[in-house]
Amino acid sequence: MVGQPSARNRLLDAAEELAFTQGVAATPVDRILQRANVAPATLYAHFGNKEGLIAEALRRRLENWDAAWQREIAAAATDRDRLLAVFPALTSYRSGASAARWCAALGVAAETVDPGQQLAETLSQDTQLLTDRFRELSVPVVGDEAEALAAHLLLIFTGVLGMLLRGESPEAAAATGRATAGFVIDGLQASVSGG
Amino acid sequence: MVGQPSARNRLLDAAEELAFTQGVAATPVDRILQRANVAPATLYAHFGNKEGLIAEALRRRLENWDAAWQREIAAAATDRDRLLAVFPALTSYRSGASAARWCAALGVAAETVDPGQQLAETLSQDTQLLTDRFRELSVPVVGDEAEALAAHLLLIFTGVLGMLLRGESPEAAAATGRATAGFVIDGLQASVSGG
DNA sequence: GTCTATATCAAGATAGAC
DNA sequence: GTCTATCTTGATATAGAC
Repeated sequence: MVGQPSARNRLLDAAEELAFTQGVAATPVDRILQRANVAPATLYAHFGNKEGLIAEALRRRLENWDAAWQREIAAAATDRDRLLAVFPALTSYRSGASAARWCAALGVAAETVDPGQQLAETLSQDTQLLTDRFRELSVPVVGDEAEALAAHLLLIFTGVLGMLLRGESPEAAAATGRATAGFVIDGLQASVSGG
Repeated sequence: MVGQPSARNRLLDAAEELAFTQGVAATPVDRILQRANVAPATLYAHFGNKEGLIAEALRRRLENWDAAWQREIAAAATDRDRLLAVFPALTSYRSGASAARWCAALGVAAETVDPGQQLAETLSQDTQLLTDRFRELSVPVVGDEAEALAAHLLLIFTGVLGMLLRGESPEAAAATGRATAGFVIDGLQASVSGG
C-alpha cells in the first residue's frame, strides 16, 4: 500500500505549490502548514525557519527542471535541436505537476532583497546551470562564438520567463523565444563561416 | 528660493526609491514615512492606502520611462536606430535619479498575486506601450513582419530586464539585447526581401 | 493637510506535553 | 517527530487634536 508522504515532503510540496504561485512573502507559513496538514513545530524542526523551507523547495525544483531539460536534450536529434531543446523543455516541465507563476528562482530573486546564504547559492546555481549548458551545447553549432551564443540564449530564455509575468502563455512565449534563438544562431553561423 | 517638495511628492519619491529597490512587500510603510519625513495620516489622506501610493509611484515612473525612451528615439538617425533606441534608453534612464533593482512594473507584477484595479491597469499599460511602439517603429524596417518583430523585441527587452535580476549590469544586458535584436532584424529583413 | 498616539491584526517562531 | 497553545513582534491603518 502507498503510505502518506512524510511531513517533510508534504511541507515541500505545499511550499512549492503556494509560495511559487502566490509569492513567498504573500504566502504565510500558516497556509503552508494548513495545506500540508502539519504542525508549526514540525516545520521549524525540519527546516529551521521559513527561508530554510523555501530554499529547500527551490533546490528540489531546480533539480526537477534540470532533469526535464536533460530528457529533452537527449530526445533531440541534431546539435541545433539540442541547443533549442530548452524551449520545449520549458513547456513540458510547466505542464507537469506543479506550475509556478513564472520562474521560481527569478521570483524568489525578485522579492528577496538580501537572500540568506542557502538561498543566494541556489539562485546563482540556476544562472550558472543555464550558462554552462548553453555554452557546452553551442560549441558544435557555432564553434568560437559559443560564449556569445550562450549569452544570447540566456537572455532569450530569461525573456521567455519574463513574458509569463506579462500574461503570455508558456506555449506562445516559448515559441517566440525559439524563433528568436533561431535568428541568432543563423546570424552567428553566418559570421563564423564568413569570417 | 527653492521650497521643499510637498508631502505628496516626498512620499512618491520615497516609495519609488525604497519599494522599487527593496521590494514592495519588504518595504514597510513606516520606512517610507520616515524617509519622506511625513506622518502616517498624511499618506492615507493622499493615497488611501499603501497600494494606492505604490500604484501612483509606478504610474509616475512609467511616464518618466516613456519620456526617456521618446527622447532617445528622437535622437536616433535611422529607422533601425529608432527601433533599437530602447536599449540606450534603458541604460540612460537607469543611470538617472532613481534606480530600481530591475523593472519596477515587472517587480510589482512578480510579487503581487492579485493586483488591485489601479495596479493591474498600470501594469498592463507597460506591456501595451512597449508592444504598440515596437510595432509602430518596426513597420519602416520590416514591413509586414512588424507584428512579429514587435513580439521578438518585447521578449528581448523583457530578457534584458530579467538579466538584471541575475546580477548582470544594465550596460552589459542592454548591449547583449541590442545585438540579439540586430540578429532578429537582419533575419526578418532577409525573409521579407527574399519572400 | 498635517501631526501624535494608538488600535487592530496577522505574521513568524517557540514552549512544553506526548 | 509531532502535536496544542501561545509568545512576541512588526505591520497597516485610524482616532482625534491642531
